[in-house]
Amino acid sequence: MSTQERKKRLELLQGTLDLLILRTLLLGPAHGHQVARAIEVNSDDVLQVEQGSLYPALHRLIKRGWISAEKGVSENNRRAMFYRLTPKGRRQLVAETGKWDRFSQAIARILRPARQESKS
Amino acid sequence: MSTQERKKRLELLQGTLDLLILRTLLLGPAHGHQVARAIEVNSDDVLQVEQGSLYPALHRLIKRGWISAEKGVSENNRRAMFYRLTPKGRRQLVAETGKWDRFSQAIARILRPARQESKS
DNA sequence: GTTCTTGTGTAGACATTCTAGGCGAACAGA
DNA sequence: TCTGTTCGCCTAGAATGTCTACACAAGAAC
Repeated sequence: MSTQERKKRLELLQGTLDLLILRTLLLGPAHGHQVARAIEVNSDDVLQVEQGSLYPALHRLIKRGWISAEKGVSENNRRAMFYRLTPKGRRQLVAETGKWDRFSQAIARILRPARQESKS
Repeated sequence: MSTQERKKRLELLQGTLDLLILRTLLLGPAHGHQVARAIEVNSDDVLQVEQGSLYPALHRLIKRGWISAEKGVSENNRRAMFYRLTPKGRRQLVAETGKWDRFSQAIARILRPARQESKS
C-alpha cells in the first residue's frame, strides 16, 4: 500500500538551499552528510537535500567565499570535507535571512490579504 | 547618489509565481497587467512581476488547465486577455497553498530552531 | 576478499525566471 | 493627419539552481 512515493521534482525552492546550509553551519563546522541530515531532521523531514544539489551548492558557497573547506575524518572514521562559515558567510547569512523574511511575508500578504480597514 | 539601483536576478523564488497568480485570480478574472499590478501592490512592492515571467507563466497555467483565457476589452478600451480560475485551478490553489505553508514553516524551523524542550 | 556503508563528486536533464527586445492598437496633441 | 506615447501581449535566449542517476574511494563487517 501507498506506493505513491512518487518523487516530486523541485522539493526545494531555488535559492533556499544556500540559506539553509549557511544557517546550519552557524551551529558549527560539519561535513556534507551532516549538513544534509541536519536540515532534514530540523525541518521534521519536510526538506530533503539531495546529494546532487548539496555538493554543487557547497562548492558554490566556497567559490563565493561564504564557507571554507578542510579535510578531516568523520565520526565513522571516514575521510570527509569539513565546511565552516567564514566571516563573510556570516554577513551573507544575515542578509539572506532578511531577504527570506521579507519575501515570505510578502507572499503571506498575498495569500491572506489584510482587511481593507476603512476603520470607522 | 544611490545609483545602486542594480537589478537583482531572481526576484521571485522559482515556483512561487504560479501560486501568486492563482491566488490573485481567486479574487476574480483579470488580464495580465492587472494580475502583475495586483501582486506588486498587495505585496507592498516587495514582489515584482516581470512581463517575461508573467506571460510564460500564464500560458503554463492554461496548458495545465488551471486557468482559462478569454478575449475582452480593458478598462482603457484596449484589447486584452482575461484570465479566470478554473475549478481545477481552485483545487490546485489549495494544494499549492498548503505546500507553501509546509515549506515556509520548515524553513522557519531551520532559521529559528525550537528549544529542545525537555519540559520536565 | 567480498559486500555493505559512508562520504564525495559529476554530467546532463529540467524548470523557471530574467533580460531585452518586438508588435499592434488606442489615445493625445499638434 | 501624423506623430509620439501608453497599454497590453508576446517571445527568444541567457542564467540559475535543483534533480536524476550515476561513478568512485575507502573503511567496516563477516
